[in-house]
Amino acid sequence: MPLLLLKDLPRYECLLEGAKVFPELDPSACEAYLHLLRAGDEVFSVTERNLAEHTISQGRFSVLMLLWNSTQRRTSAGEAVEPCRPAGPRTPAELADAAGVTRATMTGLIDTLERDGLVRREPDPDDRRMMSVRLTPKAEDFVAALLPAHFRIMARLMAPLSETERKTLVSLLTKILQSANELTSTPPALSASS
Amino acid sequence: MPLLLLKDLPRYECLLEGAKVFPELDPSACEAYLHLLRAGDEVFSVTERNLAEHTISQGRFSVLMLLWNSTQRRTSAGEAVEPCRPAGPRTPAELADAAGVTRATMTGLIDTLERDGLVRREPDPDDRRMMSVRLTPKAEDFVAALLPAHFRIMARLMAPLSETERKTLVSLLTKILQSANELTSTPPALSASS
DNA sequence: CTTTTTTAGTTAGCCACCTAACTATCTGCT
DNA sequence: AGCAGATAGTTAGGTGGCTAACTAAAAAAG
Repeated sequence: MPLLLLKDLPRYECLLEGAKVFPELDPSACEAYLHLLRAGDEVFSVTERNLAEHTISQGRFSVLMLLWNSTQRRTSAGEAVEPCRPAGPRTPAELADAAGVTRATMTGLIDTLERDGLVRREPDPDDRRMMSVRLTPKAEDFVAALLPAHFRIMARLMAPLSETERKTLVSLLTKILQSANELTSTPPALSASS
Repeated sequence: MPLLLLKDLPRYECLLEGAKVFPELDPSACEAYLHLLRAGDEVFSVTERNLAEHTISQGRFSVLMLLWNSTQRRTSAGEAVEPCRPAGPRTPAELADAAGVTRATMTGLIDTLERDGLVRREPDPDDRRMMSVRLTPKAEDFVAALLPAHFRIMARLMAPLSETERKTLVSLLTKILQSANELTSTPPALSASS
């Protein structure tokens, strides 16, 4: 449960009320914003609860998935196929980058994964600064056993939406993601108006 | 940044590929799921960054908003109006409930808010187990100064969507929220299929 | 009127996120 | 060759989430 947001979303009339006090308040934008965070949080915590039953956190699971993705690529790379991702992350720095966390955070995650016997750190023979992180066989079994339930949860979450609605949702979310990225890459003009 | 999720979303072909290995993988559901978490995370972190410029976290901000909502209600309650919320939370337990965190977490948040001079704890005269949490004048100014920028961010995030699209988004998210709540309230049937 | 149970809040300890500072190594410039 | 700067990873310390165990007070049971 990452967010900490209002559990009960405000009613639309309240937003209209608020817009009288704050002219900056765009009611429909605010409503969409709150619903997005609320739904994201709830969906997140549903999958998190499932993962927790297998005594693993979202963060550690993401690391396992990234590494597992890499091994899948290697093992099935007899032919020149699988162009899904360029290489597959191996070092802590690559993993941190792929997962969108800092290297310090990744150090901590790998620490606990290694303590639990799911990954191993191996020094890079060429560059002694670097480490290579590898899944243990135990982790591969673990992930393979975990994924079916994980995918079932996703399917159930999205069950009420038709294929068309899913596509619509994805395209709307993509637009929002783009505008968020623009806001991110444009640090100025924050408290000042446009 | 709560999530720790893949920064680059997998391409749809990869999901189709994965569905061959895992029959439980519903590609369009998975795509919608990943986009939802990704967009939610990004939007969250955009607003978080804005709040951080005012040296406050999302969690503390939520607490301030809940309390501020209450005070607004009281001060303008000369007439019998504002039915937006029944009462407005005042005690740590009510705040925790409204914010969707545990009481222990709320204790920590109030601790830091009190340390920063934004709230005060006052003992309840009737029930000596209870505390009443109040905003300081400093906090009221702080929130009032913060909100315009906060609302502007929301408006910019949602700028690419038309009013119709926003309504569509809200209705799709509401459906997902409902199915998430059903999954939450139905603890069994997790790893087992339906 | 005691005793038990429930409730409000806190404390303690874990995890995962962050930033900043540090060590070790490699790279590049002169 | 030798040193400055870049890079990989870790460490240290802070925050905000959690659960579980605790204290104090109120409510319920006898």
